[in-house]
Amino acid sequence: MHAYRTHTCGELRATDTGAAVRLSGWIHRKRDHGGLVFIDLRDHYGLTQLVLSPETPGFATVERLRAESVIRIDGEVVARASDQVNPNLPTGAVEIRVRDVAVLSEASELPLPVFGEPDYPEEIRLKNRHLDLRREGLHRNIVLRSKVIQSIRNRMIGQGFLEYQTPILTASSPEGARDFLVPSRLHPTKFYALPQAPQQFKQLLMVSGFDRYFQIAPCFRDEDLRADRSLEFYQLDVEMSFVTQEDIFAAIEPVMHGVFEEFSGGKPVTAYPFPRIPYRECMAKYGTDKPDLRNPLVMQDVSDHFRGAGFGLFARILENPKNAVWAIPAPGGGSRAFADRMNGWAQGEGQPGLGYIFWREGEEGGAGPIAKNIGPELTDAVREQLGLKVGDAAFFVAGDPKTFAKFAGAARTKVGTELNLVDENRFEFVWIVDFPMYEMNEETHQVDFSHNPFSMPQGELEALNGKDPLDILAYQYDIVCNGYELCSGAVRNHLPGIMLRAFEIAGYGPEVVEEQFGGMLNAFRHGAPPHGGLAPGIDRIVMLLAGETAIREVIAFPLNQQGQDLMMNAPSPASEKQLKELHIRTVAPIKV
RNA sequence: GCGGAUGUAGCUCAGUUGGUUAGAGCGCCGGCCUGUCACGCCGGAGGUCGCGGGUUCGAGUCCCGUCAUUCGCGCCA
Repeated sequence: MHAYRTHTCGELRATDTGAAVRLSGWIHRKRDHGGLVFIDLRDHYGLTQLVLSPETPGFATVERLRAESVIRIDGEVVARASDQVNPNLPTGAVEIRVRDVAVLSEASELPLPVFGEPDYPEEIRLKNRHLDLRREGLHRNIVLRSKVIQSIRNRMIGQGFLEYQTPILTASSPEGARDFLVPSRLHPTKFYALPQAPQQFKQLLMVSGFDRYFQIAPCFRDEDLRADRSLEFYQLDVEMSFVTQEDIFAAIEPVMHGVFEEFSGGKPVTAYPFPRIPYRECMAKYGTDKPDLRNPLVMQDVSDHFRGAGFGLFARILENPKNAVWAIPAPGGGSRAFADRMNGWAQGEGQPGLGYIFWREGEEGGAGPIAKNIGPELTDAVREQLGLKVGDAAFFVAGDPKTFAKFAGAARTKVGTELNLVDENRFEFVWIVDFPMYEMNEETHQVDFSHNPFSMPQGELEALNGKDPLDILAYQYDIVCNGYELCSGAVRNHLPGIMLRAFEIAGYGPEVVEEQFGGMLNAFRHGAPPHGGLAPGIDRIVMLLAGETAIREVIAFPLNQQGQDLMMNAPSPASEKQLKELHIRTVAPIKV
């Protein structure tokens, strides 16, 4: 007989009745009746009920053991009487009449209960992750993650992609996020950087003549954390040669759609080709570049109705030509109570308030101070433009759209959520396309790359030389699902001439580009295929599929929001010896 | 760096208008229990009310500061 088990704890059925079996696992739950003890024995695969009576060898031992102790038992599979069957357990038709017990590992008192999985403070969960991971929900999430990744691999390989590895110790890259630096012992005073993404390597693989690359790639960014963002994360990194944007979309859509269909638990998933929204249209309609399309609300520019009209505040704001008034329709929100609630919410967001009109039965025009000021005719015009009726409301934000778009988008989300307009049980995919190549840095008043400096500008060199940089679009795109940015990518700029010009516009001279990206630039001079790709975030995909709102719930050993590993105690000070070898001296920050 | 929320037993929480000895459930410890599957019943231990200061005859409760946790903003091509 095997040293530990003949079956797993999720395996035995009524058909196994009479079999002599050996099981090992954790004591999940103990129900001690004095003259009879029931134990739910748990392993990765499930639960099986054990029964022990005082005559059973090991009865006294088991009675003393705490939950989560690990035991091995020998016994006989017994069919339960019909009134004793537990329909909630796959193994609920049987139980094990125990004949012998061996204690493999005794558990002391637990800092975190496994059974019942009540809400527990994140700090305790992270410090005792081995216990947290035994709990059903988290355990299931990690298994799901494994299955999702395997499914992604299969789908990519099925489409002719090959998986390649790229370095973890690499060079710092000046744009983008802060790098994690690793000191070099062999080269004192010099540092490696951990990759923010394998961006340059995957492009170099294309230049090296490989065609369809993918990798489940670890990425590192030293920025502050969020619920959906950690210091380290995994991307499905993808790159393809001799492709247009259309080819890239066509390659990834079946993968994303397929994975979501496979693991969505029956929730509908957007059919592909996914809808596409240009960045600028997206900002105007949703106030964000990652809109949740489960929310049906679409904002509109209603400036024309307010220009020179009786509502002085908006009329004055609109005297500045770059300003506008946007409306958020609120079908079914036509009550003073709701308008006041939204206004209160806006003030809680640090805004002066939220203008509104609402329409009630038997009232000419609309209600609220704005309606009174602009009069019934303009109020009706606003209502008609927004397609609203009596019983509805509209909310207004006014000013420079660049500044208020984010708040307007938050208001759209709030209205949709409050009025129950968001269908939670769907996965809504959308491509956001045509991102601008450049944006104005409001601090330095200089033109800056808005996203990836390696993207091909639409119109190529001609556009770079002829257009206002802020009007140049890039072959740059995101996939958004339910309000989460799941993926971003681009058709790359593979032509050194265009690249140098693109960097020049952002204020980087050729010597800087040669120094920072010399390796890649040089490669492009030896014959480079047009290429492009993208990189969906693995953690966020699994998070959405698991129905979670924090990536920590789909990572086995995550960092907390302060970027600490509470189990391994990282980061921690380096020893004197280590620092000396690295020729590094640390300086503690000065407290002011 | 900034803002919101939270902080009472190991955990989840209650604690009235500022008033006498700060409670419950779960967990833990002890006892009883032969059909439970959130087993049940009886008993017990366990508290610097995050910390510091202030107001008051009196502070878990009010005020100020601070720390921690968490969510967000900035940041994240």
